[in-house]
Amino acid sequence: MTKQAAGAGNIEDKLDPVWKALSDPTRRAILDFLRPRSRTTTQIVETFPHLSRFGVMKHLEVLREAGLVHTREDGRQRVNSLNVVPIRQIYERWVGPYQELWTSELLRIKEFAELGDGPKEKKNKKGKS
Amino acid sequence: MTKQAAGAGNIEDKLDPVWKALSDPTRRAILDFLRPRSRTTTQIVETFPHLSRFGVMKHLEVLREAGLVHTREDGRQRVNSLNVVPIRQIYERWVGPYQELWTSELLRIKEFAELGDGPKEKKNKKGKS
DNA sequence: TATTCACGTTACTATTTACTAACGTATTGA
DNA sequence: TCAATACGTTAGTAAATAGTAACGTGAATA
Repeated sequence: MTKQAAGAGNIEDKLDPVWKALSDPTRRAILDFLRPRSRTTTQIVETFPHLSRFGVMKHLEVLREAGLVHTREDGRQRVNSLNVVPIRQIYERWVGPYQELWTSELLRIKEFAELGDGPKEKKNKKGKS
Repeated sequence: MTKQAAGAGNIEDKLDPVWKALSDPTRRAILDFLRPRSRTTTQIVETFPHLSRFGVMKHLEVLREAGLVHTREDGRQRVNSLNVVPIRQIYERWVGPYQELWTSELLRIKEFAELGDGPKEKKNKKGKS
């Protein structure tokens, strides 16, 4: 797994915490909550009654390690704000390259309906000689 | 938790398996492997030697439930192909709305440096007297 | 028909993750 | 100083997840 880090693995490695952070619906809800404006930790706790304060802080820690949330100290309050840079990186590294497939989606559907792999003559080109 | 599904919860609910599927680096590598062309299950197994066949199938199942991979039967072979529609949905529901923040990022940085929340709150000094 | 091969499943284990509860720390303001 | 508040941590537990190992199923081919 670390062997294939020579190509785009490095980027993958850096974006992995971001993917992990975004995989949880509660964390995505917190991000949505932080989108209009920054919020203190207590404000977040009050907004999600089904979570304990510790649950919120744990999620915030994950989001912070992913770089999706910045926290600023203000007296005894912590102001959490959204950082969209990792989301943009995900877009650039993942959505962008796949976006070209959206345009050629019909070709793929056609390929899928016919053979799914390619012309039959090069069927066992890989695997064994 | 299901109570707040009235707003954007429905879309979140549908996209949740997609996020979960994308949160694993191995599954993202499989998607990258399927991007140029469709592959049989055995081809995927041979491409990822650090995984057992069952591990690959487990990941494929997650990807299939997320709608990211389609599988077509061809005799005793299963041809797995990439489906980019869920990725596009994630882009539309998440990257798009946040994209407007990228343009106003400087404003947010400025806000963060000054107050972090808004001008209406009083700014207390941090030093201990 | 019998063997090989591609695919899939059942059973089990180790690890990670999410969560609640209770306790501790530091700042604010009377 | 003393109490209230906002934040954070330690401890412990339940659940989800990833993984290996061994076994079963069905199609292609000699």
